[in-house]
Amino acid sequence: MLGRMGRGTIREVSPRRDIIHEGVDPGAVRLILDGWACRYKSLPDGRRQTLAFFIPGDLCDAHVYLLRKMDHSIGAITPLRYAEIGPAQMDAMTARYPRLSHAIYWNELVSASIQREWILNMGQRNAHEHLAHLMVELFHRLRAVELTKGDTCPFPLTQNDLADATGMTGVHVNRVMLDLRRDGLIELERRELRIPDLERLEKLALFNPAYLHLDHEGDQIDRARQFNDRLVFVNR
Amino acid sequence: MLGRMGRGTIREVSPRRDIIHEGVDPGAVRLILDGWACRYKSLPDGRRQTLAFFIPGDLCDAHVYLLRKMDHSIGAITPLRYAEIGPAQMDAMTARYPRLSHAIYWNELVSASIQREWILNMGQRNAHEHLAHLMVELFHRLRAVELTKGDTCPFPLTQNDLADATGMTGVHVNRVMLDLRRDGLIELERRELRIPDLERLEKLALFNPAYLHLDHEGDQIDRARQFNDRLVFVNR
DNA sequence: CGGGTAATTGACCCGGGTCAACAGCAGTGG
DNA sequence: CCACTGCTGTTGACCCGGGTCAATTACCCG
Repeated sequence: MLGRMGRGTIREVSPRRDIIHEGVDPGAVRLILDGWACRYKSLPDGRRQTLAFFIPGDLCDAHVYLLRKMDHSIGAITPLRYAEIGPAQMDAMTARYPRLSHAIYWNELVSASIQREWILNMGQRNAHEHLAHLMVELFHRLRAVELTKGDTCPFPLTQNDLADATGMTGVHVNRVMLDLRRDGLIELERRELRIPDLERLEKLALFNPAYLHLDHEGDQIDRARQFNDRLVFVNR
Repeated sequence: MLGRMGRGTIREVSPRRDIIHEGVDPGAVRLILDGWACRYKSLPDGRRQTLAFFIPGDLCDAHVYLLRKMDHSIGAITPLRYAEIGPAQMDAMTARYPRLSHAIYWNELVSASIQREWILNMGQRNAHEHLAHLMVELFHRLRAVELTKGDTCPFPLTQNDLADATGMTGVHVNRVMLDLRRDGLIELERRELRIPDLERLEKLALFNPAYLHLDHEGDQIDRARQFNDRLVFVNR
């Protein structure tokens, strides 16, 4: 979706390195070009919770011009390539491509919607449902940016990454993943995930794709244009 | 002009009634004037998760013009009075008060930040920390809109409401609340909460107020308040 | 006083956590 | 080419926070 807005300072970081962390002023929007990253928070005693995964095409922290202090960190999961877009550049780009602001605001809203589904995941879904749901969600998102091949997609997350994201233990993630494999719901090797029967996995996960708002995006954006022109980036 | 905008937009609902629900096009932004509400989602089998609490001054679903289908429901907790602001009206208001858009966007971002903290709550905090954190959060938010009196604030949530919000059982909420009372951390009766030693409760909750973005962004808040004042004025 | 909702309590259970060991493998330096 | 290191995945034994079920007991309000 946002993949074409390329220009900006391109940066690369190695896996498991933070690209920005809690408390600092981020100063720029970041667009993931290649690789996966995550947003996370930690407690003073070391407990750590992943809040979101970023895949290519995702924009992190479009809100940086308003909330000047990061209330969370962002770290690379795989080798990562991303574009850093500073305020001046962003102004220039939104001036030149007015629909860009719509796309950005859209992105922000969808992220919030996904966050809400995650709360539901943690509060109500059990371990099997939760992990199944997470994989289905990522599969859909990857498909939307054409990173799937048939029923397979890249899946660089370790079981520990999954544990951080679900609030479970690495050990328990392991057991649940074994169950899912034994039941033929997923195949996972060499960081590639295959979902032989997506519908079946979705059913187990109680998955309802509405929250991803993948449908008719352009349409919505058009309808909202007038409102949105006023709303987004009026001030910085 | 102002007067005309205001007419017919105030609505009231009884406790435990939905004001909008999942799947419909909300068609308007809603501003809570009086009482508490909550945002929630449920699974087909009836499990239910509260995603956010709304208190007076909160705006629900400022994004409605973009995401046309609600991916969650909103229900009243107490008797509720709110203003419904349709698209035309909103356009008129943002045209007249440009800073309004800023305030709305700010509100949206802070909600998202609170959602992130809730994910951390569910994934990493145990029952005592989680409930303590929730109460501290609400206390701070209520204080920001001047609904506290010293160390007390209104607290209309039942233990079941707390259970829905934390993903715990009503029974367990009860036990934890008893612990907190026994330890002198809270006093709660007649739907009034007293926090005799806020700092102590915050410490237990591992509370860090940064995510509420209440600090030294005074001008943002002022703008938001100005907005609310106007709105209330407009609609009287 | 009656009916309904909210809070409280007890007995028992289970999903998932904890701890600890070990296996597989990739990278790295010698 | 091998030994070493470190990360990831796997497994077993055991434990505990919080869930379940089922009564009661306060309250509230008409």
